[in-house]
Amino acid sequence: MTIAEANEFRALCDRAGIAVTHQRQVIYQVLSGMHGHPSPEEVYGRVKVRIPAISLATVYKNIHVFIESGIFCTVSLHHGSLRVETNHSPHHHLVCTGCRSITDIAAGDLGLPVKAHKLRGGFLAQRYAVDVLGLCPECQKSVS
Amino acid sequence: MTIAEANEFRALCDRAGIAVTHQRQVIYQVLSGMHGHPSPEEVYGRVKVRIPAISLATVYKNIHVFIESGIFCTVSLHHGSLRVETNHSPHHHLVCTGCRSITDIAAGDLGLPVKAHKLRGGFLAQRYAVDVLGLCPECQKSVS
DNA sequence: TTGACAAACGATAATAATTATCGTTTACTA
DNA sequence: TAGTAAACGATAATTATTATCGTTTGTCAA
Repeated sequence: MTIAEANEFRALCDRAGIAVTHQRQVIYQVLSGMHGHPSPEEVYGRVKVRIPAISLATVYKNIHVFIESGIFCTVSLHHGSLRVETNHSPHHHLVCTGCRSITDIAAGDLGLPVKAHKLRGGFLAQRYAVDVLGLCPECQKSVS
Repeated sequence: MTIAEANEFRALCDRAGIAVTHQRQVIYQVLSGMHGHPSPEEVYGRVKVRIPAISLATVYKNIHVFIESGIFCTVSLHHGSLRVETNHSPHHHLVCTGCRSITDIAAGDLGLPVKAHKLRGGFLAQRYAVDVLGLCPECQKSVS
């Protein structure tokens, strides 16, 4: 890593109010160099090459730190466990990033296609699922 | 349950090619009577009132059977484990219901709001995450 | 610099969610 | 109504994640 990169990471940590550690920096660099949607286990595998003694728990902890600091996002903010959709009418979800609650909203006014159709690239789109991420009224109170 | 309801469920199972069992019917009825996004554990709790001897595994198995048959959906079709978003540019996801792969698409042409704003109901919308559910080119081959 | 203190680390136990196994029971078809 | 595959219940196993705890390491003020 260059001096510039190191300084950039230091500034990032300052802003987030977290300490600059070797492990944290390597996890950050590995994440930045990956594309797609890696799992903690995959990140661990790559970090281990550079820091063989690192613990999986450290990788998990730092990924969460990065997410809380807004440095990275998660792909899905839904509940971690299986949930069944009991609302059969077309609708989307308000997902609260504070309390992780999920509320339904009618699909009607979003104007997305309802029929299956092919996208450029050959993907057959069957259904659009929109998550509106934000804060529910309750969580807005606790933030302010 | 009424005779009509029983017949309706029987027809449903016929179409799905699955056997009609007492447990399956009660799980179906309980699911149909719940709103929101219940977890298997919650479904189990309610089913147990009517069939005290039922096993949690049976609830899991039947929820999966219902999902595979298209009788119910899952709230999220993403990987069950934590995934980190490494693509920092605004984009959405093509989620394949066959192989569960997630591919990025640029957000540009979806025309959804980018700025945070309040929705009726008081929810503060900060970001839209759109999943386009469907089949990737590979999985379209295996289906046909 | 250095010394105190909080933050972070590594190892690993614990927990939660889910799936697999397997012997028994039950529904479906001939 | 008998044979067979599917479904069931009990429970072990697995996977993903989090908590605990003793040790080490940054950070910040003196």
